Amino acid sequence: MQAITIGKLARQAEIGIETVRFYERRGLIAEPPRSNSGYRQYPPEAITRLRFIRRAKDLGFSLDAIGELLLLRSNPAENREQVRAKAQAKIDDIDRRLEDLSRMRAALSELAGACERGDQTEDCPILVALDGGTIAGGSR
Amino acid sequence: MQAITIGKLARQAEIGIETVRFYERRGLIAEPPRSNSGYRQYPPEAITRLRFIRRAKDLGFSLDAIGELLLLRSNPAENREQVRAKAQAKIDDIDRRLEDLSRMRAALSELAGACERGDQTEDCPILVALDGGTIAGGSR
DNA sequence: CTTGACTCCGTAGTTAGGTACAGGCTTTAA
DNA sequence: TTAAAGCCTGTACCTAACTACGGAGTCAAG
Repeated sequence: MQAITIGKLARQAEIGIETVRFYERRGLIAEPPRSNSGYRQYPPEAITRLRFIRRAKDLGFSLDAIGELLLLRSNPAENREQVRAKAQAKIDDIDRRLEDLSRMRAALSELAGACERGDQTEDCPILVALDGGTIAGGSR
Repeated sequence: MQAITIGKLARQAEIGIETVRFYERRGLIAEPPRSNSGYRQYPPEAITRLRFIRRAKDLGFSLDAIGELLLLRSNPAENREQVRAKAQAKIDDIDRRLEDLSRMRAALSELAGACERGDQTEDCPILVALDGGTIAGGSR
């Protein structure tokens, strides 16, 4: 597995070169070894890591949150229980997102169906989809 | 059904007052009627709309994307087919997110399990979770 | 050995999405 | 009736996450 340059890495991960360097400064990816002339030499695994970052970001995770996710893996065998707890917290967070997304999907699906059938659009399902908790002020 | 003020609205929707006004400027919510003294008078439905915006935002949708979602509902009966197509596109987008999240969840779950069992953390499942397409261009 | 693509570092600028006053009315409750 | 709390507009400021130079060195093809 020979090393790749930053340009190739960026193309493979579908992000900008500047962004790669930015992530390095942010500590999201390690500083890679350098060639004699100072060029960054990435191992191919860096591609996987960057793709992960890109997609997690699209899912609404902040770079900080992504950093935490990535840290979970470097599991130093001591604080295993701590790692497990953090992973579980992330899982709970993801479950909430999954629920919200599913509700949104169902609502859109209903809407699409209504359009197809030519229904009069009565009460919009989309809004109600993510209404969440009834804090129930005084409304009725 | 009586109108509520911006402060109450913001509390119920769990966002800031300034944010409500910001969303109004952005066109995400309609300009509400005003009282004689110029106070905004919101119908209770505004709460639902704002909650939707907040949660959709947490799911990684941009305000522009959320605006489009909200527009889908005001379905002017003419371009139903267009609306249906847009809704379908959103559904496809959501399906991709659901898949990514599920993979991430599975990976975290595996990691949590490994911690519990005290496994040596071999190859990290998290990274691979969202690797996505194998562009795998060996070309050099 | 030249030329064009690639890389380096550092700093500055941009976009999205808020958040925070200032200065001045309005409502409400003691 | 007055003080606290709430609201108004407008403008300025802020953070996150990039993105775009400038000026210079490097590498690969012809």
